[in-house]
Amino acid sequence: MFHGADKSCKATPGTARKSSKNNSNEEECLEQYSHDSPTPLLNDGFSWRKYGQKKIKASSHQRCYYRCAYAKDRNCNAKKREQQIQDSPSVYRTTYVGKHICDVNVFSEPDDDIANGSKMIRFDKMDQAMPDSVMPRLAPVEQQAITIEEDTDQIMNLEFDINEFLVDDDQLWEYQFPSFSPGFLDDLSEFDHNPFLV
DNA sequence: TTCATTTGACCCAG
DNA sequence: CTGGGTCAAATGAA
Repeated sequence: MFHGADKSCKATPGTARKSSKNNSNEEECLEQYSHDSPTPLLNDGFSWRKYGQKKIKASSHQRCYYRCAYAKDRNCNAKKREQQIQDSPSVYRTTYVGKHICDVNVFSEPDDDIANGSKMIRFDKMDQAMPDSVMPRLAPVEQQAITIEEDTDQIMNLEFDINEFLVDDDQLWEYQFPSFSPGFLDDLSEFDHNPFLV
């Protein structure tokens, strides 16, 4: 009830500061997923780059804004906000916004980094066209989907509600990048449904 | 040196 | 106007 994953579909606020006449609110649907943990998610399997830090009025703590480290190279729109929402038992809420499209490219086409002459592959449109086929799409060539299907099965059956933070705080994208995070397959807390559903 | 983080300014939506 | 999100120059670290 608290760390509920809420999806919001709104216009692209990314570089909308230049264009004030941006009315296309159906262009991009950015999903947000909040995840609380006793400690800030230092490394959730991705490389983040901090690009901002603001003090939220509603809270006494500051909110840090991260972006995918490869956002520039791979046009990855994945972002995450991190803010401490509680003090006594330190609770950090990490909100993920957008999806990672860079890591997939890294696996499938590592040489693309060299030939960065122009954008040859555009995954932007695939984002919204991928309602629930995110997982299978992560299998580039030799992906072993054994862990995936197993996790999916657990997600369907196990509907335990974990309200404690005593579990690993970085099991968010375990099914997204199984081979990327070896120690992630510990537990599924809240994503009983596909979070990438739009 | 390069690169990532810091920090205030800037911008936009409500 | 206020609050929240991003940019970008300055700073620090490797």
